[in-house]
Amino acid sequence: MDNRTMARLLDEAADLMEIDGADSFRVRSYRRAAEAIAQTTVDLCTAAEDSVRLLAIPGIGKSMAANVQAMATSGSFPLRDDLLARYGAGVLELLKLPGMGPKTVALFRDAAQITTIDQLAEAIDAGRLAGLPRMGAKQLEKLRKGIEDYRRSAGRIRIDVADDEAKAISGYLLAFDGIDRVTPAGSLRRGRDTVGDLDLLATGAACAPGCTAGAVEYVAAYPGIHDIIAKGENKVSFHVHGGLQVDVRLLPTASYGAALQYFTGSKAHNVALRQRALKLGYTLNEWALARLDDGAVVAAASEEEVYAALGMARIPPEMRENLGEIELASRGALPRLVHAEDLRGDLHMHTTASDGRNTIREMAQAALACGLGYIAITDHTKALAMTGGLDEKRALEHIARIREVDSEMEGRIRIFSGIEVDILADGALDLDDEVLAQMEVVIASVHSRFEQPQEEMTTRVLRALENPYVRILGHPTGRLLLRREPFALDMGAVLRRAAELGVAMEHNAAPERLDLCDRDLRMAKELGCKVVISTDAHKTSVVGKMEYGIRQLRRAWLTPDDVLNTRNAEGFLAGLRARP
DNA sequence: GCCGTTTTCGGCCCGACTGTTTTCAGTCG
Repeated sequence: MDNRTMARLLDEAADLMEIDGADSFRVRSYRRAAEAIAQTTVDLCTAAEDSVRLLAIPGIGKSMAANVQAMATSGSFPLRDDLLARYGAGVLELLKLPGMGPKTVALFRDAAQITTIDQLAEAIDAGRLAGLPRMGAKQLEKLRKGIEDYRRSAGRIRIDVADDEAKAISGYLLAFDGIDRVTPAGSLRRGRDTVGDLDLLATGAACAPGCTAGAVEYVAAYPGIHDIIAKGENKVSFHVHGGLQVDVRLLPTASYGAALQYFTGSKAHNVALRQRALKLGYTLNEWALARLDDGAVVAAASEEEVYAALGMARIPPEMRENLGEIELASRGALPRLVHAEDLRGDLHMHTTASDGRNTIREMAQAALACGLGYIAITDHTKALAMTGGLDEKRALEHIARIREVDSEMEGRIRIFSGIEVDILADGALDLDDEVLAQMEVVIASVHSRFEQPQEEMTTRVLRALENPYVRILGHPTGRLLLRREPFALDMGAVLRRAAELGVAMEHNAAPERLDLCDRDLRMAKELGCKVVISTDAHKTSVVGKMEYGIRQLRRAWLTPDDVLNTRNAEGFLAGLRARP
């Protein structure tokens, strides 16, 4: 059992304890332990016998060490088993619905014997919940919609999770003598923010036609397999334990390019490409691009060859959605898309002053280590009390510290003083303008994520944009991938006004957010709204890690010119809204 | 349940917001 799984089990236990009405501090200690276990570099499964090493981890005491040992040997621990037996696994899923917390789960269970999402949906439709305390029409409608959204996202997983899974399986496959290349295709390769299933292409001598038997058996023996869906000569399909479907395809090296092109898609892009092939007298399939008349192969080994034979440059996978990219490519007019190496600054990060784990200096050094030229320290403000958000006085003291560290860095990296100020329900900011005036980078973000009619939410954000000190709108849609639909926000209106005022739009690159979808970003580009990308780093290990977020920018055809933090420090500041 | 001591029990993240409340419970970040 790996650390991530252990952390998940502890977190589940914490959820169940809350439903059970356990002491909140005891619950928190389980959450802290889960976090510590997820973060530590010690492999706890192998270290489980060594109590000294376990107890050395902050947040792990005697009881938690016993839980870890139980998990390492039996896959669970008594407290979790007991609670799970009492409440059922369905309640953990119920908690994922927006507006559902432990108290409501307990209420539904006790008053209406509801322990699964299906039962809840049925009870709402049957009107069985009306009359329960705090369950008015609005609340029930919110839950009904929450179930709808949840069901829509079920079966998809985040790109970073898919990527980790792909890497693990690739590592396994590459260990087989005769498989020498494994490439993810499908929506993972196209950079979609979520992935429905995983397509992996493997080539090498053991994948040649007629001699795949050994490789097929090897694939089917992958230890992470939960169940095998299909096993043929060229393809093995299975579910891994997390439920994700994986298709591994074994291909002759000679067809690698054609297959990669074919399985990367998208469907619409491939249809358009095949039409074009036909016009040129070719036929295109997963094996090759071949002449219609005599079947002679024109191109197959690499994507470059295939696209070149069709009269165009290789189109970046992120662009392959049949939105005009084929036309551009055949005119030789493909844009030079932004990529991770273009970024020169990270401008949204937190420190120990609020809810970050590291100091200003540590964040700066981490940024320096990954080659960035500048950062902005943007801690939370007081409205986010749980983060230890800054009030006016502390914010000013914080600026002073930031300036100190900035000068200590002696120009090796610039540290801008900043703040992530909270947009309150009426659109006001929760920090005085006089303090904001001292900041180089003011990010205004909505943090209270409650259902609000689109009009009100938009008004709220638009009013915040009018504050002359606001230079960036932080994570504007506020979505958490797979957990909640984006804010009901009129993005068109917000982007238009932001463009007029010169306020930049943040694309939060944390893989659980990736909050602007490609459509939002395309609209931003069309309207001339500036875009910045940031990690929202709360610890040094994620500083500068923007590769997943970059994929959305590329999907929206953004070039380095469209993204403010591809510029150097001076250029970046100059590109932000002018200060009063 | 963990931690740190004032060594053996007390402290541990709290303010904004919503809905259904006529004074506040529950959720969220």
